[in-house]
Amino acid sequence: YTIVIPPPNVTGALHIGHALNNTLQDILIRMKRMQGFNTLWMPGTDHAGIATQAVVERRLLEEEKKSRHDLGREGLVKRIWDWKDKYEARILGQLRQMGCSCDWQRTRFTLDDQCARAVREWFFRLFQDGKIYRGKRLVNWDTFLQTAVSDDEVFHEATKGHFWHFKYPVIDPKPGEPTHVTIATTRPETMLGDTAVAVHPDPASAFDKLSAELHEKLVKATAKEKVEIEELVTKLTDRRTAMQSQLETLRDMAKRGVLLELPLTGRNIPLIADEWAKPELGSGAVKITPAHDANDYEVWQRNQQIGAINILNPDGTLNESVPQKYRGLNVKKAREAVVANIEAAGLLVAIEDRDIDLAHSDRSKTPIEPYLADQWFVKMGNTDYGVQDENGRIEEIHDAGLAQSAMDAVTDQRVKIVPERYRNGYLDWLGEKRDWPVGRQLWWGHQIPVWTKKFQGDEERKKVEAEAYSVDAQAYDKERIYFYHQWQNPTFEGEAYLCIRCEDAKLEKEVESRGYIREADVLDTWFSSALWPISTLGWPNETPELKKFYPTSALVTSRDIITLWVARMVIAGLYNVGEVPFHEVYITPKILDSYGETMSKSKGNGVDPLDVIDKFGADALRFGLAYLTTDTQDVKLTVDFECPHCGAQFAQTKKNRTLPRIECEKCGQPFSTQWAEKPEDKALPRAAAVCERFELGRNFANKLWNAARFSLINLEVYATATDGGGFMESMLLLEDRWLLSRLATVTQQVSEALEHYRFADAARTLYDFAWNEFCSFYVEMTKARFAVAEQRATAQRMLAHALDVLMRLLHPMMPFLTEEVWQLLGQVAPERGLAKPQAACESVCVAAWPEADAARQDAAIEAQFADFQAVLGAVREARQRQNIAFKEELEFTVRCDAATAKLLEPMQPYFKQMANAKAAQIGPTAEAPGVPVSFPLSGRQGPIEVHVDVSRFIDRGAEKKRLEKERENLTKQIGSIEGKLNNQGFVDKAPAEVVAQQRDKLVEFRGQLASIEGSLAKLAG
RNA sequence: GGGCGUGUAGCUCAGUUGGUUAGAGCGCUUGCUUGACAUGCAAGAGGUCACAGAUUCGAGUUCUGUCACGCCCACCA
Repeated sequence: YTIVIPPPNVTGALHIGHALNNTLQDILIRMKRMQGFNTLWMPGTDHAGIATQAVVERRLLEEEKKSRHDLGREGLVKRIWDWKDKYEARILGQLRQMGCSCDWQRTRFTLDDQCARAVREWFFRLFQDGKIYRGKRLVNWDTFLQTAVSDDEVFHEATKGHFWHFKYPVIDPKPGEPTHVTIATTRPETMLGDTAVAVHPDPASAFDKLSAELHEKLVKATAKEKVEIEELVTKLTDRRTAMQSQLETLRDMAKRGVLLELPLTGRNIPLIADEWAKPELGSGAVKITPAHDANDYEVWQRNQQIGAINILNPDGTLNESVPQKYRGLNVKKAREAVVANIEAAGLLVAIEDRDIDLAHSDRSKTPIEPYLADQWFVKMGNTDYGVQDENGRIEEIHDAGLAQSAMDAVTDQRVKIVPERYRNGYLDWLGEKRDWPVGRQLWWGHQIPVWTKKFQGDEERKKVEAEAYSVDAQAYDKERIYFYHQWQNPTFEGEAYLCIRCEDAKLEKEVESRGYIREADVLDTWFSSALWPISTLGWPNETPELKKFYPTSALVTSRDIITLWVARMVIAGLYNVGEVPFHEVYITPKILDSYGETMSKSKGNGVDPLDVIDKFGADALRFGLAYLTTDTQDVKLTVDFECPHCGAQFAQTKKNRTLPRIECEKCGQPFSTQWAEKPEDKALPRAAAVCERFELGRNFANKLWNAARFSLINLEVYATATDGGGFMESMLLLEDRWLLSRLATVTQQVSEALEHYRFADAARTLYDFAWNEFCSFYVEMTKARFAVAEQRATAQRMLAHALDVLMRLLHPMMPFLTEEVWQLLGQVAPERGLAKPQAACESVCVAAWPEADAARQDAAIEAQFADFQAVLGAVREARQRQNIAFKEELEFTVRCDAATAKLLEPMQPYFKQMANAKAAQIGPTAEAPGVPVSFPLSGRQGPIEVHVDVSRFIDRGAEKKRLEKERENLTKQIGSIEGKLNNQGFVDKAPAEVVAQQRDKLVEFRGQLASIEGSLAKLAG
């Protein structure tokens, strides 16, 4: 049974979200280990390329006012390694303190040699396979980090902006034709890179299509929607009347090849016809900037002749392809200048205010500039190609592609996603089969193992190719080094690429001596993460680990990386090893802060698990987390700081939660937080994190500890089979059989819940059983039994057994407490079990997982015990209602059938023990005492009436009030049942047993009502 | 625009396939130094299960619609 840890990023310390994720993994691993599986929990961390470099660079700038260029590649990478060492140690320390039972000696890092070997191998195979290519693509350019970031690393934020309308003069318009074309933009500076203006090729049919769509909608629309749609129809018609002929004129001009003057640049650009121009929007004409807009890029792809002009430098300033006066300006300045100059030229038509959804880089938080750049891609879609066999025949190979392989794995359940609803997102994302841009212009990561050389002309191309094939001294070996090139017709301007499979300094030098230059870019972090399940097991070597532990069993992770990580692991596993990397994926809930925001390292709103452990203990943290892991419900955690000086608690706020030191709101003294870095801050006492949700776990741990302590004290005089106190089935009392029955059920429920990732169910079941049944009843009852010599041995053996099973069941969730109790229990009761005692093993973490003994499950016994609990409850309620102190002994009688009386009779000591009460009479003829407080109960065999003698204490008013309330309640119930039974439909159609149940209930309630009436009459009299 | 999720006690949340009087923890009220535990024990108050309709003998649970909130994806000259 294997789990690979989702390797935490070394960007920073772990927060509660990670604590949840890792606790759940540890629970699974510990249970499986106890079940006898050969378990492996593979630990490690992720270099998190862009995120880590961003963090280190930002600190460098803040603390030393230096940029990465001041340090150079080597210097910066050294700094990042220092950072990594520090945070990796901290992360692993956090995991250890949480009790994570990883195989620590196997700890890996996505940038270590073993992972690097795997990365290079996969890259080489893809390269060889034609799935890696280089292309000019529009990328999301982060001008701060000066790298491309993927769509997934971009977030959109609404900002207030403007919508500028410019007009471009038409060159040589015919009479009657417009002299200007109006366009609109939210990014005016990009006009410097315009290469065309587009209008729709067929406005009439575009309008037709739009109105057809609207009418189709109208048919299905609700009344409310109809009004809206009709409005739209009117608008569209109006617009068509006003615009169509004008747009058609423009279209005709485009077809004729009319040019426009692009203001400020001295360039002329064509007016073209392309469907991207929407006749229903704006002026119907749209400027085309292929190098800086994704849609315009597409237009360019369809209209190659217009070309593309990249106007930006990597740092976000304007480059030499714009007129002199704009060069070197940043986007903001350039925008102001362009708008001012357009206005001066009299070409500014209007400025509108507008909310703009602006793309920002997730890492640097700066606006993204769409930017045309060379990028490496992994092809995700299908490839078809021919392979020549030895006879020279060409065989067509169809390869469905990487994305399809990963989709199939989930569709046919080789990988099960739990909860299932997350399948859709996975399949939809892969279904797009978008190529994966894998290069990052960073210094922290796996450098792309490709060497490139430019060439020009066919002659040079041939030379380069020949040269490549002679690089390897032993002759060109496609298994060590792979070559491909691409060029542009008709100039043969192109690039040759060599990929080297393994790190090989000599070979690399050889390649470089021929004028090849190594790619500076590094690979996207997810490229190495995708290999995690196999690289950690030693792939590409065929290690014993890989054979034994792959495919892994379960992956426990967060929903926001299902696509980025999970899907790509499936791809990499299938591609490289031919098998899925894991059979099940469990998606955890998300931990939100008190504002409902997800915890994240970059926001700094994460709560350090160590601060929780400090206050409540690791077991409390773990149990609390398991307790709230329901069906992937997100969970809000409200967290307070606890002042280490005065103990005052106050809320973590957006302001204070990222500070290294805080002054207490009450006593004013400073304390440190997880963010403390400077020695003077670290020297301060640190605040604990207080959270109500973990109090439950802390209290539970305390309860268990005390129950164990009580048990241990009373087991010290342990009676083993050898000292005469041997276990005999016949010695078991009702409460023993009840406990064994419950224990069997609980064992079964907990095992099943954990098997199906229902962590909260398991935790709740254990909590309720341990607290409300084991402690509140069984342990309590042993007190009376230990006083009786002939019952002691059985009670002790039972108690040791129950504690033993409970500790084993709780161990995955609470490893610390259970281990401690296990050791102590081993001292007083080295042999455990009922009929056949056996020596306990030396640690609970390798003890056998309890098996549910179905033979012990007994509903009748449980019902009988419930009768006892009900009678006890009645006595206790009488005491409370009448406000009688515990030290005052009460007397009561129980009128019930003979069988129940036989059960209750032996319970006398417990009534004394647990309610300080004594049953004067039990049985069918039991009389109510002089001044009774009466409780009609529903027993298993029939009605049970409990009459508590309160003659010494009676508070008539209170009792009357209680009885009246009870009477009202019963009357309501009876009415409701009578209603049901008078309903012929119910009697006819409901299952017979449900009807019978209602009939029984009615009889019983009527009896109880009569009893209440009697008591009320007696009270009045 | 497409998809997913959520709305149950003052708060944070459970509630399996429809079937007794809808539960827990915290908070609140009352009473307890009962010999493992005041991080505890005992008792109690507190709910029109967002709203409307439908299906059904019967709906917190199924279906449709409405409202509110959250997340993901796409688009936005």
